[in-house]
Amino acid sequence: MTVTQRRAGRPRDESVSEAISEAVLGLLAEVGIRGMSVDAVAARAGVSKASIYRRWSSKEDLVIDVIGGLVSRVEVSSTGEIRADLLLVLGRFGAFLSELKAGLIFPRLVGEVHCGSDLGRHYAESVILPRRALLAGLIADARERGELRRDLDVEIAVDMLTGPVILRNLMGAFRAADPAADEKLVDALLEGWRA
Amino acid sequence: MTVTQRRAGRPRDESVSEAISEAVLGLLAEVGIRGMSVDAVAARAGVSKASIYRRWSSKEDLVIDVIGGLVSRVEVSSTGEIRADLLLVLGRFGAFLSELKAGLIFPRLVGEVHCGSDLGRHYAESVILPRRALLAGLIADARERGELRRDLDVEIAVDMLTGPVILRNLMGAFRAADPAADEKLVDALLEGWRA
Amino acid sequence: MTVTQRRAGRPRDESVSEAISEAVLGLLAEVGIRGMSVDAVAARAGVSKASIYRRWSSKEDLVIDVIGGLVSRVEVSSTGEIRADLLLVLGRFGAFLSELKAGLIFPRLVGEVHCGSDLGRHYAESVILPRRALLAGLIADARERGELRRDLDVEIAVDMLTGPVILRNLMGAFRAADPAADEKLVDALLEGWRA
Amino acid sequence: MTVTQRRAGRPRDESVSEAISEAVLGLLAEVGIRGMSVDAVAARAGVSKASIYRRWSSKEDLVIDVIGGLVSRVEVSSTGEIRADLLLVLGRFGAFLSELKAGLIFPRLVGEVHCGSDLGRHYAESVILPRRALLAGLIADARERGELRRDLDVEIAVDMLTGPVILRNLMGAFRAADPAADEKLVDALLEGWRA
DNA sequence: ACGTAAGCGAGACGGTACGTCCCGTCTTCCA
DNA sequence: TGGAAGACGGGACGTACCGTCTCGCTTACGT
Repeated sequence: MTVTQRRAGRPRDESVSEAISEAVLGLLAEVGIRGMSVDAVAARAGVSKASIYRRWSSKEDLVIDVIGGLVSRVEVSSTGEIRADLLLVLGRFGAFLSELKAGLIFPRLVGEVHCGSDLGRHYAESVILPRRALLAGLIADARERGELRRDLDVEIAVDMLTGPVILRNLMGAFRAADPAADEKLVDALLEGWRA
Repeated sequence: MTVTQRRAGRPRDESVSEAISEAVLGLLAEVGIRGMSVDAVAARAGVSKASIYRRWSSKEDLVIDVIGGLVSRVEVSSTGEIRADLLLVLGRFGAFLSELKAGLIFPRLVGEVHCGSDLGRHYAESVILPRRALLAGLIADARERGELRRDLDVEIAVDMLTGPVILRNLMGAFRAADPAADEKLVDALLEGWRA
Repeated sequence: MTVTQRRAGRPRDESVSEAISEAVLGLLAEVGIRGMSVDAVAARAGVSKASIYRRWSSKEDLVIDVIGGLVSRVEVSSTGEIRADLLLVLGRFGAFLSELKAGLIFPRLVGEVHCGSDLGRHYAESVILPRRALLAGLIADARERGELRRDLDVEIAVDMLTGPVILRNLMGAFRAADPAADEKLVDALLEGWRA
Repeated sequence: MTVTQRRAGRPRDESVSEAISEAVLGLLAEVGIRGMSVDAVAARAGVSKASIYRRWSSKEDLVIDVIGGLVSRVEVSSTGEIRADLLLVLGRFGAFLSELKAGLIFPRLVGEVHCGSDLGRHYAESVILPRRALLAGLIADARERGELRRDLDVEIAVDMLTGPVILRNLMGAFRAADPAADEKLVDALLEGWRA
């Protein structure tokens, strides 16, 4: 029973937050992250800089949060057949990475995740690990059902599934797109994973 | 007969160039591209800013060039047996990523590669793609020899090999290390790739 | 029979006004007018900014009013002998300047007085001039009584008395204290003022 | 033999310093110290803010220094007659205080002098004390010559001369000017000081 | 041998953005 | 209605960085 703890004082004006997000997205599209100044955001949003810095501690923080703010919930209902499950998950994951928002934020955060900064840790724990756990659950279930080999290392299996997808996404600018890539990947993997 | 067109005046001091490169690499690893200022590079190298801008036209240019110089030659002599070849390459790749310099710099550059900036493009083309090509060659050769299935998609196979390794490296701070990971990976993959 | 027109609603909390005044005096002495922010006053008084601005229209107004309230009533009963009168007044004046509050605030206000800002004008009129008038009265009376020369310029005489005392106070940090200074001053002056 | 020690690097552009001073004086006259922003100074001087802050650590510092930068040298040649000497010195001192520059800076620094801050100490030592010493010399000489009483306390005598003048200057906005004030003061004082 | 063209360290310069602080007002809830 | 808390727009402050420039000095080369 969580009563929304009302903070004292005048509450944040939600329309201000929205105007800021809107302005950030607009400027990001028009002039890019380098060309976007906080003053410009404030001006475009019709808002004071103080109101921006009251909500985000830095421009970096602002951009990351605004872009990543719309990450869709993840859920899967297993079909009971591992191939279909994996294709569904990879499909969603690919869509997630291709989305403007998530697709832009993830690569920016890789460095943070790697070096284990607070920001990186937060992102890893709230975004990455849950998705990995979900996938791990699907694979473990299939192994339990006897669909996959007993000795399959789930953690490594998750790497084998997501690693290539992420890599393909990161290198997107330098590769020809292959619409069947997910299918090829899953099939090649299952070939080795089947019991 | 002047082969090298000698310019008038005092020649560039090579030790200055080296000090700059060294400073850039150090700072890149310590504070990342965004946190690295040209003044800091100059101070750390014991060099004047003018000497930097005499050699490179901008900070971007400087970083691109220095990173490019970092790339050690990659070569492999196939053993004729694909499993051994792959383990060797992955081992070297892992070592490369674990190396202080490259290992810290790579994650910082992921964002650049993804968004296709000049820097990212350069890094991709001079560092990443050659390594991929090498691996692709090994796999294609093995396929030619009949070790691997005729219908194996080489490009995807490279993703399947390198993606998990990179991912494991990036998530290092949040994962237990598994010394046998490479072997597990290669064996699981070959299970599905063998003819 | 309502003598004092009672306003509707909850009456002002007098303790709030006092807390504000107290906070202003403290901050004024510690950090000066420029270093004193309204937010700091509110925080120190444990009061909301709104409660401050409900009572005073601006920071300037607040300081003026609080300083004005600081002025204790000044009164002297002449002994009928000018030397004793002057020593008494100077003694009180010196004590006033040495008092923590007034002594620290006065030097901070000198600039305001000089440039004739609203604050300075108010301070001059409500604090300085009444004290001068008092002293002038004493001197004029003594002249009337025949103790002092007929042609003594009272205004200048007041300067001659208070100027050195103020100066001595201001330069306090750079001077050795002289406990007999008041006496020496008065005696030297009277030497020239006597009829 | 002081060789002007040439500092390394590009020397400060004197015209920049002058442009800044000029702009400050202009803006000070037009909009006052409160209405003068550092950005406005930079814009008016055609100079970057960095160039201002390279020279002065704050707006306060800038204003004080610019205004006080033109304090004329003090020197006196005794006439051998104390009354003439004192009138001359007081005349110059009054002119000094009435000057735009010094007249505005002194009252602003009184607070600093009083609380003994670095700035105050510096001002006291470089501006105030030398002038006091000069005056003290004149008085001591006259005492030596027998013009003034043996037992005259020089330090207090200096206070008696300068205190009233300073006070009169500070209260200028609230007083009628008296052109003969200096003469009246000196005569009244000498009445008591003469041997 | 000596002048000259260029390299060099130091650091000033204009410009632009950043993130902080303060003022005076406004908005919420509670007493 | 008063009061505490605190958000809001506006605007100044002082800092950091970039890429350019200007000093006085040093180092080679070519005549």
